[in-house]
Amino acid sequence: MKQPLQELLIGAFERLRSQGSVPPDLALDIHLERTRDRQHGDFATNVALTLTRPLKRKPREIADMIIAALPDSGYVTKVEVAGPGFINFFLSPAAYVEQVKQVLASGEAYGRSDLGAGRRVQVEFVSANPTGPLHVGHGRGAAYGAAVADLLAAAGFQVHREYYVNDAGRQMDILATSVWLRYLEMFGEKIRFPSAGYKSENYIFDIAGALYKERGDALRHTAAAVTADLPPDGAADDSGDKEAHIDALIMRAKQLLGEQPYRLVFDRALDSILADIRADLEEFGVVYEEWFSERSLVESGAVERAIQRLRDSGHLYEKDAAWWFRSTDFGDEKDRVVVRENGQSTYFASDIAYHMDKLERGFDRVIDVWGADHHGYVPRVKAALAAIGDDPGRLDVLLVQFAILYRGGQRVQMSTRSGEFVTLRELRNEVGNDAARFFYVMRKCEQHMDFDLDLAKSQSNDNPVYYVQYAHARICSVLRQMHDKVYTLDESLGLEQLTLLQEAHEQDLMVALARFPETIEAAALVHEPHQIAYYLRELATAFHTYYNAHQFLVDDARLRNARLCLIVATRQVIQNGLGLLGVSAPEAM
RNA sequence: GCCCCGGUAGCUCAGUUGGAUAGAGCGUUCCCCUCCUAAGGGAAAGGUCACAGGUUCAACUCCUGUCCGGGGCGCCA
Repeated sequence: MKQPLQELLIGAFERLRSQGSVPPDLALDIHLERTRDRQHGDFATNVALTLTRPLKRKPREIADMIIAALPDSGYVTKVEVAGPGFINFFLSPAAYVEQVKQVLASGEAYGRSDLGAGRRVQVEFVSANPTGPLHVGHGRGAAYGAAVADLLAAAGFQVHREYYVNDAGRQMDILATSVWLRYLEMFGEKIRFPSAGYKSENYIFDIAGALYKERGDALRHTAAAVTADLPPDGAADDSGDKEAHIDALIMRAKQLLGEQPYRLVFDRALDSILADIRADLEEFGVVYEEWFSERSLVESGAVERAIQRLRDSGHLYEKDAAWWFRSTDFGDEKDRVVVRENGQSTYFASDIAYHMDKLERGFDRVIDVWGADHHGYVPRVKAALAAIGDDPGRLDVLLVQFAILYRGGQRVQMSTRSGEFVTLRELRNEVGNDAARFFYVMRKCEQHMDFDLDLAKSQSNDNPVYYVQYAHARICSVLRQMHDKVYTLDESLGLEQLTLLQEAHEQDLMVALARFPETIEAAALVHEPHQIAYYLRELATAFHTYYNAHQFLVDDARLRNARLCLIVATRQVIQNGLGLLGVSAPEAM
């Protein structure tokens, strides 16, 4: 709807240039916006205001000149100058009628565009370490990332959703070792559990139990062999180093088991947890094109190649037996280690390799959705890309703030350390997938979020999810009533008679429908799914107001079918909008 | 100490990237079902946009400084 108006303005300026009323080299930045107030028409532009200085004329004079030069259009009934020099456009009823027809003709595709022109975008999100179930913080990243990806797809981008699996590294060794120790306990081996291990997590016992069932005593070793000559743990009673202790324990596990059996324990733990995460996300309506393994980067030599590229380009130096990346040359606060004293590459090295790989795969844009606690990590990743000659501007890192749960007006305590965090699955079971998905994206991602569990659960008009879904259900209900009254929907008759819909409520609803495609484009480009949530609430309000003010199933067949066409179009848009957020559109509530 | 995010109605938050009289939901007060689901609608009250400067035709929006809240600053991942 915006596009034709934009073209009219461009046409006007072409005419003004040829007339010599405007210098030929005049730079134009035409901002066309929806008006806040219908008194100001449908769209407004401030070009005249922005041209006061270059043209050295009064804004209202400039506005008059532009209006006089506008080509004719069937979409516009009136154009006027207002306020300090705004140009207001009033669209013709035909323009909105056209939009309703468009909704019904396009169906599920209404709102989609080819703005992205098929450019390839990769969206990496969640990527939680596979060391335990997802918690509510990951849930927000999942809902947000999925919505951003779907929005981009709707805006015509070719989207590749990816989960980066941190299946290499020390944290996973700690996990595997923890499982093995629990497994040994099942044979009655008495081993004091390391304080840095996964001590109180129930799923560790479950995985150990599965291992016991599948492998019997094939992986058994005696407590004495496991604990012999270990450096002391760091618990309160012995002043050892808990990190050194667990590292030694990991070494011991690898030694006693041998490479293959150790790998077996490791993979059993990894597969089990990853399967759980995958199922959790699928139930949440979040699916990926690819699960990308960090280990595959290590094993394929990609990490080594990445380090070599940095070394070749002179950005690495050796200090204290470790290899450092001079990221300060690219704006980072301090230099970062890529190869540790012990010869192991760091997580950061893997991440450099991963991001190199992403760009090599030819994505036009790469989006990472991270928890806000990783913000300090952004400069070093961008630094690495710059160092190897890639364009860090192709990478967008979207930081998602934490969600704080409230129940009964009280903050729900969450502590990862004590293991009493709330899992995503628990949240989904408590409030349902729809409420969880909707609430998670109701806020801008950089906003701290207060997640009110009671509100999310309440089946009342306080709850925005139900409010929107109810509008959809109500329309379905009207159609059921229609059948009961032995009417049928005559769509072609209704579409012919759309001009009968002159009531203010009907006009408002048509405006709301027309705004949907614009809203998707805007939300997609700035990665803000909350705009869709707000839009849907406004659309639902426009419908509920209309519903209360007018009867749809009236005797007059022409008016009845016109109104039914309008609300069927509304139902379609609600369905499309909720779909973008991963929320269902129920036919009855 | 340095860095990131936030501060808008009693509460939770929007504010179309600098535009017209700062908006919505909840809460409060009042009103509307002989009528397609009242899980709805209408009306009222409610504001020094944290504070102070600056930039310009125009600042909640951009710049600088201050105050308050949250988070981050590992050879962890």
